[in-house]
Amino acid sequence: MVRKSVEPSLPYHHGDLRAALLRKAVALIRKRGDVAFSLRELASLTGVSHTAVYRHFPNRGALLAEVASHGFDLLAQALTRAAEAAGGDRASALGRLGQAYVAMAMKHPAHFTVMFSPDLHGLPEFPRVREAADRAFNIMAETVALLWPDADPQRMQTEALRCWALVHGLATLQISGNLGAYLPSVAAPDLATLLNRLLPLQRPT
Amino acid sequence: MVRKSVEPSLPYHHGDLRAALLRKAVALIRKRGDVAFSLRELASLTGVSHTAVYRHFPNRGALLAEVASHGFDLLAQALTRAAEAAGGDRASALGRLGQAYVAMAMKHPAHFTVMFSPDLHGLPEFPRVREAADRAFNIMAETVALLWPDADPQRMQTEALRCWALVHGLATLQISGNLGAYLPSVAAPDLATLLNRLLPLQRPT
DNA sequence: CTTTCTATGTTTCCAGTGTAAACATTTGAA
DNA sequence: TTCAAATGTTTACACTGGAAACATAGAAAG
Repeated sequence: MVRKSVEPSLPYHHGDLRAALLRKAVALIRKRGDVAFSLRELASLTGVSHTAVYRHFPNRGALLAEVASHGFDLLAQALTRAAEAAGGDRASALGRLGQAYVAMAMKHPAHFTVMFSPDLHGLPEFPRVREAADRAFNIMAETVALLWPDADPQRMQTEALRCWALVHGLATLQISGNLGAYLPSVAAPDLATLLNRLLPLQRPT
Repeated sequence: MVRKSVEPSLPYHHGDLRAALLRKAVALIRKRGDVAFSLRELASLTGVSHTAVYRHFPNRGALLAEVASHGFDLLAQALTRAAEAAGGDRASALGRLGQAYVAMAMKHPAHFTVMFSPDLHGLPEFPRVREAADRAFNIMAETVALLWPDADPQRMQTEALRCWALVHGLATLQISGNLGAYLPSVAAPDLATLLNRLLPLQRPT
């Protein structure tokens, strides 16, 4: 009486390996804190032979690139939502963008880590990553430009960059653990509170 | 006629391998842009068997930790000099600190890369790194505190952190290549000029 | 000057990694 | 039903970081 056992008895073709690998990879990065997991470990955890990965990604870098691209898409979404939420309210717009940025970094630390991992960037091999990154960053610049349409372009760019750099620095320091080491003297307020103190910056007139 | 040949004929004990390894490592990181060099490659380039490295560093991480510590020392020096140069001039102090920070990142990109490499941080295995980092970061905080001795501590810390995050974000974005990708529209002013536009930030009263 | 000890460097070895190539199986279309 | 494409597996290889045992140079002690 051979029947479908209670355990799905290890499907022959796994269903959706590609997505499963990406999920597991993100989970691994999140747990480890860095990007140094092995493909074999990933494959094993996913219950699959280690070279199976190559049916879905040409190499290790491509898998990471996929995570990074997805991360930038998440960032773009978050920034877009923040900009929309701000409506035309200039006073709060930069603050909302900044909070969205840092919130994304904290909600998806694995993605964020990969997004700015030096292993990946500058490589022309994965143009999709750079494109996704450009899309995300442009949202910040465009939002600033939309909010103060009559400020001159250079001033505009300066303000957008100031916001981006501050917020990126915060997120980076937080993720690398340096922020926590610096802040315990004040009982480490959460990042959102911190941002309320740090943002808004000087705003265009 | 066996004499000292023109080529130093490969000295038996190399003189100062430890320093040579560190130098080569920094050079490699600088050339590659990331930290992904192999010990064997490093050893080979230094003209030595690969396990010779282990006479001077217990493992690969320790070598990187050494580079990182040195980098933080360089940063501390640069910040100290900047603070001294500012004298008591509050208006320019933050700007000078910020410029020193970014200048250090650009003058020693390899060190900076390792200093904030996720491979290293958070690891308690190398307390020397964290100590050197704390020393460097405290200089920024102390300078701010010295310049405005009567501002309240939280405000003080906020300002120092604002400065640090902005400047660290800039340096990080620059090194990861994202700043260059974002700025070409304005013909990429050098970082010093950029900083003059971005700093000083809001200052304590 | 000899002996000996220690620091430094080499050889050899091992488990683990990313990836290529050949082979197997499942599935969907003809 | 047949067959080709998609998806997984096995096997193999060059390379990695590191342990262990061995070799040698130079300093210290006799």
